[in-house]
Amino acid sequence: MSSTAKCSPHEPGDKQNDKPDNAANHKRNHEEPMSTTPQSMPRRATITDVAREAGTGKTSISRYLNGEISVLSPELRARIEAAIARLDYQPNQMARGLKRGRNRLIGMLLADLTNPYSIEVLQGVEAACHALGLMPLICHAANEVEMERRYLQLLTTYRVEGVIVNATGVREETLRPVGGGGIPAVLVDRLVDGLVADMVGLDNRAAAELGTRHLLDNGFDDIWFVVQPFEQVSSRQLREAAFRETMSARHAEGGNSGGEGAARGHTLVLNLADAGEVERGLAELDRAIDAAAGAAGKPARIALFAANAPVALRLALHLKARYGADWQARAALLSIDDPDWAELTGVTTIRQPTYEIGYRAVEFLHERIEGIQTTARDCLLPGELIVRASTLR
Amino acid sequence: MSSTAKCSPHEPGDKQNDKPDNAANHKRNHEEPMSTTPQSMPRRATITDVAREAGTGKTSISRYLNGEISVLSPELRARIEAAIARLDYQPNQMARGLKRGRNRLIGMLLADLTNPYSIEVLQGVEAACHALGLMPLICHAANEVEMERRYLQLLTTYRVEGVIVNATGVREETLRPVGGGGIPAVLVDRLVDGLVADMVGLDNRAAAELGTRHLLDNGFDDIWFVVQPFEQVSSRQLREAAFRETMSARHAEGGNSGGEGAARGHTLVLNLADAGEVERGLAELDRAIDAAAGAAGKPARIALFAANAPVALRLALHLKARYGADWQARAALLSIDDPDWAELTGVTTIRQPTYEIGYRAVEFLHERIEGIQTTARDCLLPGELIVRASTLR
DNA sequence: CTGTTAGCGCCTTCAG
DNA sequence: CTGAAGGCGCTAACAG
Repeated sequence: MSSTAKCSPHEPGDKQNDKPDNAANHKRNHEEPMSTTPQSMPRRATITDVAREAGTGKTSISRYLNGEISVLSPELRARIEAAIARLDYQPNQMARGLKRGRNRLIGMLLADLTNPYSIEVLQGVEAACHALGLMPLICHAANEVEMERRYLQLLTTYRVEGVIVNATGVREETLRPVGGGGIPAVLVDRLVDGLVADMVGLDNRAAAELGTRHLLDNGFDDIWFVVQPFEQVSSRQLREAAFRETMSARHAEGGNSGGEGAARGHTLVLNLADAGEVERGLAELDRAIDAAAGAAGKPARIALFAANAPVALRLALHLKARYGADWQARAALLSIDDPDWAELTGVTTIRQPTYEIGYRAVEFLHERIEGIQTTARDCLLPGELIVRASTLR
Repeated sequence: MSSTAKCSPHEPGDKQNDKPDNAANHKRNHEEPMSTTPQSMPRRATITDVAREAGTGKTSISRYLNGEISVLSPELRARIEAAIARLDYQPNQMARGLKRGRNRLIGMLLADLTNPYSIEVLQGVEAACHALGLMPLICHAANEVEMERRYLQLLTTYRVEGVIVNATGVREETLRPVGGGGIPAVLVDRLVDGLVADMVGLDNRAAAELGTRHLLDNGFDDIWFVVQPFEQVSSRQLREAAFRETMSARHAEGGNSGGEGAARGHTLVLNLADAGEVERGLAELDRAIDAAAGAAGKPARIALFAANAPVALRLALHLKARYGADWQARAALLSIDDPDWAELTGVTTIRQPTYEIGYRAVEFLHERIEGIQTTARDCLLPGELIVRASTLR
């Protein structure tokens, strides 16, 4: 019944010509049409207006605005304050920016807003910007290289003083205008091949090792590391490599702690962007799980190590669909990233210090903007293992 | 093991006071300036540079930039294009903005980035901006009125052409500079008391009614509507009111469809920001659940209707902690908003057309910016009921 | 202490 | 078709 739009929903792509009329049938009745046009909006006061109002020159106003208050006679200062208040004056950042060559804007380029990781980092960025008097321009590349390029372009067009980049994962050329030769930049989570710049992110090697050892220590001897295509993304590479190395290290140490024989490690690549591939990958996993189950009446010894939250979610959804509510009895799940639902479903995770990462990134960038001159720095923050029922037996 | 930071993590709260002075000192003490900006970053080309390079005047360049190409001789045009390419010239948005009085910037004020709703809306906003040649400045008020005020201030300082506001839910005065008399604004999800402005959001009444009827139709006769404090937030108000009305309407129609007697409806307010209150509220819920269970060996007849995802999550976490993995046998959960984990846990939801909401909001704003003159418009989009195991019996 | 004078990079009449 | 001149709002030398 009542599930029709009270105003025609937007159809991406279709130009609707019905704007005026649908507005009519909603009544929050305001008699006078609200006017937003030039004439009704009384042009904000400028520094000149204030100067006139205060009976002084623009310079003094400017001085006042820039905190050189000690240089102004108390009397003048009072007049200025009064004038500013009276006119509700607010300096125009664009104009100041134009003049001094710095507008306090920085760009934040996100590969994927859909990933909770991005959001959390964003909060750190946001907080740090606030503390440092910077203003972040957020751009969402939606995992498309072309978008990334365009946004970067746009950002330089706005003359941002620096950029924080969580790259979609591609060759350096896309980021040409940035880093070394161009405007200051700091990378988040992942490196970009030929690009020298500061970077801050998770200590991937340590995290992957931590997770793998946890699984091993809890007696899982068949571990699948599931990860999105990682050729282009350094963080994924590192995680995968550390996983394999830890597996073989343990092997060398003499099998798992249970002493029942060597643990096997597999890497499964899941391209979430391609339904077909995902299908195939999951099928492979299913075979492994079924085989493990068929072996004995004992509890599952197979574990899935998801390289990040999106992968973990995909896995969980699949397992749930295939094995029902009790899917965790069939396979243990461990994930890097600690999404909402982990606590709810009892999935073990390695939480990234996302807020810190964002905050640090801005601090680094700020230093660069201020002109600090150092070789590119890396900041690797540790992950925190949060053990939940999923990986305990 | 190796879980120490490879670089000192940021301590939130420690103010470093060494920014201004050490920068200055260094410059004075060493002959070679360590500043990055001057020589290493070769100052972007300006329109004047291009003009010189092309052997023409700035005017022609400007014309070219503004698409008045038909007015230029092919020959000149070619020279200009060459010069632009050679210098890698990109027009300075700030400067153009200063001149023409519009900088294509709009503000997006979010009450709570933590809420998946905000993120999804953001994506719609982002897409629409892209399509309309606007650039969104994202601000996160973190549910604090003061933040909201400061950001709004900041935004006007950057002379944004309009604002999209998902208010923390307060009196109009905070938003004084916006709407009617000030810069164009459109509200998202919720109204702000004395403020006349366009608004786009969910059709709350219809959604709440839809959910309530679904519960009723599935035989639940003890329904708890759980919502955050709603005095200040219009959307919550509407949902709660619609819930109650639907309950009494059904009552009047002659009890629930099961015919076993009148269904009872309760409203529980859960202030997520206050652990103590949450504790108390949940305890009340527990009593109700236990009572319902004690009544008979039959399946639970009690249902929880969460007014939004954060509430639903809180409820689910609590129930899981209290009743274990099988918590859904004790109480059905239905939520407005459709978060990730709903599918995973089989919780029924009412999905908001978040992307649309964001997209529409920008379209409205754009129209205002272009000077459209109408009374404040409301755009109510329908929610979609997604039935999952949780509410089926 | 305070005001005057130049522009920052760009657009926009207004004359060639 | 093309260029010169003035100014958007603000800051930064220079004088007083």
